[in-house]
Amino acid sequence: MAETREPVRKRTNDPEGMRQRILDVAELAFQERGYHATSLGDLMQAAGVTGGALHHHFATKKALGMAVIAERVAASVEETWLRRIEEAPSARAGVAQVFAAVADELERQGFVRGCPLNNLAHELSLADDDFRMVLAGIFEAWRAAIADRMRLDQEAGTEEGVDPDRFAALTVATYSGAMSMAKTEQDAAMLKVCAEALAAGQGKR
Amino acid sequence: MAETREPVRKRTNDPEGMRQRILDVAELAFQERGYHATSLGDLMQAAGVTGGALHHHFATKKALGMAVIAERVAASVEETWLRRIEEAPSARAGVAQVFAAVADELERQGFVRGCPLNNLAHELSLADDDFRMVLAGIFEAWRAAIADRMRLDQEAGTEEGVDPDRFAALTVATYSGAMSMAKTEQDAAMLKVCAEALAAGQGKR
DNA sequence: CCAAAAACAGGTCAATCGTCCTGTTAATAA
DNA sequence: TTATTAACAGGACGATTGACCTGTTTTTGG
Repeated sequence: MAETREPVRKRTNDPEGMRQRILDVAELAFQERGYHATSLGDLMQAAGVTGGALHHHFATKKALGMAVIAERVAASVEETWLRRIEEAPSARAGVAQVFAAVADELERQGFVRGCPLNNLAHELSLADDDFRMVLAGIFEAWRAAIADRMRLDQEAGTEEGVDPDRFAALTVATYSGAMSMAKTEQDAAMLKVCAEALAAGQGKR
Repeated sequence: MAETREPVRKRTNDPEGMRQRILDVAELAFQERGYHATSLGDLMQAAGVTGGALHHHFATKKALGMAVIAERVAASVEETWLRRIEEAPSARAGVAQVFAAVADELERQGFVRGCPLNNLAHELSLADDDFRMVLAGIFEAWRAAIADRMRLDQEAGTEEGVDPDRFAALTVATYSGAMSMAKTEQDAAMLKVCAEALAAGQGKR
């Protein structure tokens, strides 16, 4: 019998899969612990990757942070907000639905991680101008999607006398602030209260 | 002529002044660079104090962080919000005035540092439960002050049909979120837009 | 099949971090 | 004055950080 001739695969190259696994753990860690509080060693251990692999895909920690923002945070806002707003029967209904859906999800999880965009925006927008500009772009796209949806409603004859941009700004601000309180208080209640107040206008019943 | 007999003061003890100087630089650094991104060495250099003095007044970095939150962040919210809301002719007028005053100040400075409370809340409330609870208490006091002022208005006969707690939550959320965008965009515009939207209700003109 | 490049392993490195320690000086109470 | 304590100086310490480097293996283009 001849000696085993199998090429004995010690490793399987999967660059895209490896990259995504790194982004997975980086996204979670940056959100839960913060960018500066997370070390590359933490990520290597959590993802089960070596320093060589990490450095191969992301030369610096900043490059990894930029990738998390551009690919994951932006996608998260798109999934949670942009898509649902587009598909909603109206801008106002879409906004109410997102607030309710997020609040429900948080209560099921029993843990409030906060808004992915705001979490990183607060920590990084003053630390680095590259971070700041990418984050600002996501905020802008978020508002634009809501304002565009409101303009559609207006073309259909409803919502007269409403400034779409103003409505969008108030919506994003209210959500961001409500989530900030929900995170600090570890309770989704503020999200619900603010959704009601926003729908009623000026806190009236 | 006898040799100089002055006690040659090499140092002047001023424990409270030293403590406040440390808090001064820590407050600024934690706001502009963040808690984790600021090293104690940074603070020692900026304040011109030695490690011994720093450690004497604040045994750990966390103790310093807690002091900044309890003494400086809380005071900042009190000064910017609680006092002005109490003195305002009405809750609604007070809210509008604070928004305008802050926006004006930011434009004069040409730089948006963000909301002191939200800045630290985002970075620290998931990192440490002690931090989180103190921060949550400040949010609560902030909302309570606005709600209390609104109740006063109602006792005077105005603002019927408004839920004070709901109004307070919406106000704090809107301000927090608007400031978050203003910080990320380094532009006070969102603060003004959101103030208008809040005053108009639901973004209507 | 073979060369070249990409993908990954595993470790080194200087720099920096927060903590804590031992002295020295200033304030205070007796 | 003297004794005691608080206030500060200045540095040591191990642990950790992000960057990077040299090999080895896998994949790919010709």
